[in-house]
Amino acid sequence: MTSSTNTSATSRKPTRQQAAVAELLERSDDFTSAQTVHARLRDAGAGVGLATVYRTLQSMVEAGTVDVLRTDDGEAVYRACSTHHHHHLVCRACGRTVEVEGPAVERWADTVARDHGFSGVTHTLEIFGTCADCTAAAP
Amino acid sequence: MTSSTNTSATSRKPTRQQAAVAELLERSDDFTSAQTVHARLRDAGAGVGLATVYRTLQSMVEAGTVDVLRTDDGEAVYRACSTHHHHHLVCRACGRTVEVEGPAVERWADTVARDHGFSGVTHTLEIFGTCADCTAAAP
DNA sequence: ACGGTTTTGACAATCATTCTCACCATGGGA
DNA sequence: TCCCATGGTGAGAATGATTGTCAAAACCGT
Ligand SMILES: [Zn+2]
Ligand SMILES: [Zn+2]
Ligand SMILES: [Zn+2]
Ligand SMILES: [Zn+2]
Repeated sequence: MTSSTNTSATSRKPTRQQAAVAELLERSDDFTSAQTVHARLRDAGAGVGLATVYRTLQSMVEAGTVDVLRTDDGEAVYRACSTHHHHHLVCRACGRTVEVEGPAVERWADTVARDHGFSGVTHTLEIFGTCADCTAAAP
Repeated sequence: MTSSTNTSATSRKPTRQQAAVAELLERSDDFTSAQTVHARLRDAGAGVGLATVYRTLQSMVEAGTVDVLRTDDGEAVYRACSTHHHHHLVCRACGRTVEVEGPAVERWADTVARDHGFSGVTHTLEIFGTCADCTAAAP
């Protein structure tokens, strides 16, 4: 039904290429685009088809094992994250990312939505700025 | 540097096409994509070049007279909004949009970023759900 | 090894957004 | 008013990410 590849529900053993994508994301600390993942894997020898990279990334997002967000110009970028609900504080300059959580914000979003009669509520929240290191580097 | 067309700074008289885009946005209640704006203007007789629609929308965003956000599939959508800082509660089904504000959230975002040594902080926050009308329409 | 199922990947097709660049409108100065 | 400089327009080409295609390859239980 939900088509897509395995991962999670029917959970088979991840294929070599799925493992490669997953491991690459584990290793990298900040958000990475599908194109970049593809390029990095190619350069690292173990090449993985571009379509496969996209497919794998998509199912990982659905499975909740990676977070996705959109850059300013609309490109999707992915990152291996802890599984519980949280948000990100991202450095505009170097991409350094910090996971943050705010229970109060969660409650607020839910409440304001309910108050307006909305149901099935979700939200997106990202914070951007320049980290201390980058601020120091660029006067 | 910030290139772009007039609007605001050098504020000349808006051209016919800039006015057309602005008025269309004023009239529509929910977020609209550049492509849709272009199509609607064409159908309405007063056609405006696609490139111009994009250019105008961009400068309006920079001028702060419209808000922009990305749909799930990365398409940019625009909406004429009140000028003060706020966020949106959007119906996933019909697109109905409510402007919401949460001073506490603003403070929280600022604080958490500062605590991590970040400066020049900004944030994005959108809430999605299904509005009462749409919930009623689809059992 | 065999037949059925799933995944892969090279390549084509989409599609939003940006770029090009010749052409048009405006406005101030001569 | 006439002329040119500046800036806006727009048709179409170019770009670039994402998705679709579909035959070949990898898996799997028998
Ligand atoms: Zn940084
Ligand atoms: Zn949250
Ligand atoms: Zn609705
Ligand atoms: Zn805010």
